[in-house]
Amino acid sequence: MASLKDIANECGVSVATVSKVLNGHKEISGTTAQRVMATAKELGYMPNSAARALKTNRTYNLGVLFVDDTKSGLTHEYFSTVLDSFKVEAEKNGYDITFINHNIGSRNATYLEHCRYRCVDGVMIACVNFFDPQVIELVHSDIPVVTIDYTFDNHISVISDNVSGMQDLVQYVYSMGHRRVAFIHGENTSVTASRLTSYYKTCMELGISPPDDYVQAALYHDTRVTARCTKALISLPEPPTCILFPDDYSYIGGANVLREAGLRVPEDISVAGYDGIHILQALSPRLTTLKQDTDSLGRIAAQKLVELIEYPKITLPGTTIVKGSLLEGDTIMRIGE
Amino acid sequence: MASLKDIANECGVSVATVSKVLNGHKEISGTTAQRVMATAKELGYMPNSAARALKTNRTYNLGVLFVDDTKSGLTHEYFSTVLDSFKVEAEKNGYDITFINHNIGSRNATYLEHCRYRCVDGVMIACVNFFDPQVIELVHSDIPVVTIDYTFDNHISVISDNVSGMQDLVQYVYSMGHRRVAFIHGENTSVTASRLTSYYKTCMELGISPPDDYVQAALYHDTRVTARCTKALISLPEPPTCILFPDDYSYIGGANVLREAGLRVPEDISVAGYDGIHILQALSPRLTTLKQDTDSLGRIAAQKLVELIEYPKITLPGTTIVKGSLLEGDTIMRIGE
DNA sequence: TAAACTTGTGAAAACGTTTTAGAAGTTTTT
DNA sequence: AAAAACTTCTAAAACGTTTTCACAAGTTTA
Repeated sequence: MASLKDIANECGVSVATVSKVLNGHKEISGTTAQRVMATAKELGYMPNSAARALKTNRTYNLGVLFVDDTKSGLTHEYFSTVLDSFKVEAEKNGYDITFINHNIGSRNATYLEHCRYRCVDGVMIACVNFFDPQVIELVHSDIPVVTIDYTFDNHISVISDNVSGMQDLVQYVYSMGHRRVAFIHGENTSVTASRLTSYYKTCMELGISPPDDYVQAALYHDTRVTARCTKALISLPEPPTCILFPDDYSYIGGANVLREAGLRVPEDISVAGYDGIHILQALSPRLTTLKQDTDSLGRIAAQKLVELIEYPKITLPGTTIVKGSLLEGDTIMRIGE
Repeated sequence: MASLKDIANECGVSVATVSKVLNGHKEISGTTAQRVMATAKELGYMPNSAARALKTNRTYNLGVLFVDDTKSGLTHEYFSTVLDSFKVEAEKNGYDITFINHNIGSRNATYLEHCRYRCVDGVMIACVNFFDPQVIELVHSDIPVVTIDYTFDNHISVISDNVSGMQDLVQYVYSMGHRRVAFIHGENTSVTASRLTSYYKTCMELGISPPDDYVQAALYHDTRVTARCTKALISLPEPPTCILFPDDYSYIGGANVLREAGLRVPEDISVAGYDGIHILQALSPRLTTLKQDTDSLGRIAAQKLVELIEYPKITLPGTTIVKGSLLEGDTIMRIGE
């Protein structure tokens, strides 16, 4: 690989001159600059990112921290689409991305250590256990961090608007005439808390008060538990006319139960999901759901992180809330008087 | 960040000594080694990968090249699961992964240039257009490369066994009594070629010869075109009793058509997919499909790449063929005399 | 007792950059 | 004509490692 020195020799100038030309410093004469650029091209010069990083302490590498035990977020459509748009935006800004884990060579390392080892300029954190001490340590280090779907005080985060999302969903099913609206929710996270609170609040505002057994605790992305909850709901003396599922995927578990029970969707029972994943919009009847704007989530996270890295002094901590949008499918039946 | 020099000063030894201790060279006395290790830990020493890379020309970074226009392979379940297992295995071996694209800073670069810039030790290539000149350039460079689902002569590749996969599928539906087996295939790639050839060959061996209009050209992952093909098939004077779809996802397009036509699966018509993606195993009726072993594909690709990097002299080019497995779901009806 | 190893250590060079301070030459100002 | 200011360039240091070679001291062999 051709280096600055090779170009310098070839052109009969110093390494410093070549460096300056290639970095666009204005103090080198036009003729020299021309000559240097030409030889650089001729020699197929590529800067060496390691050398540059060593000198400047900037790698133009962003760390991405996803869960890394068992199955990673990669296999989860919501997160993989967020990651995808994060990647696109990061690359547009000249940054590459590297996954953070806890291996350095054969040795075990904390996330923070791994970030330091790789000298990442910043880290995006999503889809992890935000109470993990290693995550907390990383967040409170001097490395620029942006989190998705969780906010650390005095830091930058991007979160999907679960409050308005749930509100839209409940208001919509209400407007379709539903008064007995059940909610199967996911595991105990801040996301779930937002949705659950919003569900209760919106119901109250609309003057309906769901009985306790209309609210069932399940897990995200788990068809089995959701199936069980669905069964419980339809066996109630006064079953709901509409069920809101933890997410689109787990709805599949419920759908099977409904079919087995001889209940048609939406004629006999209405349902809605959450996420807006692709395949359920292809499947008929098209699932009514709240599509999270994964595209914006990833893109904004990347923008914020780059901003924080490049203008640390003038970047304020804060949370960007990204609204989702209601996808009106065919699974909510209009009912009522 | 503490450096070797800090440790050296603290211990009153030279930088060289510290380096040797930390790299486990045997020539340093036990007592010194102990002391150095203790101070290293105390100071929270982390090696600097950039400095190390600069000196050794090894980054312990693997490039991953996925399609990077519009939507990346990240959002495609088959590839994202392959990537996931690749990542896990790479990390187990002490390598991190970095996505290859064609940006270097704000400048446009070829894939090869990007790899050189980042000094990756090797590259895994999957889910790209293998006829892209930039991909070919990269493959034929001096950078170690492993490809997935495509073989370059005299290089290392890992491919899913589409021949035996298709054979298993056809033999299975035959054994269930089907003689009129249609095949909707994906776009023109080497994967499709294998499956198509295997379909014809297996049919012939079983003594059935599908008429031309039983073979329909569609696209992978596209429900619309698949829907059209499905419609065509069921409108034939003598429609098939079983349809093999390009992949599980595109089957959804067909499923909708079948339902609208009043055909029940599997009572009125049998179907099978390809891939074994998660959600279709949750949905009832469970789709009969050929599950590709994405776990092995990614893992073996990582192993081979690491081997090629670490033992270039004794690593032979060649192709590893990874068999899939038939997932017997509920969408193939037993028929016949 | 000298010669030949061993063992533990360090000095120094090298990897490819960026950057600072300043030299040399040229132009402008006084 | 001298001083000041600008332009163009370079030498050298630095970033944090790894590695080669040499040296000293101790140990064995002849």
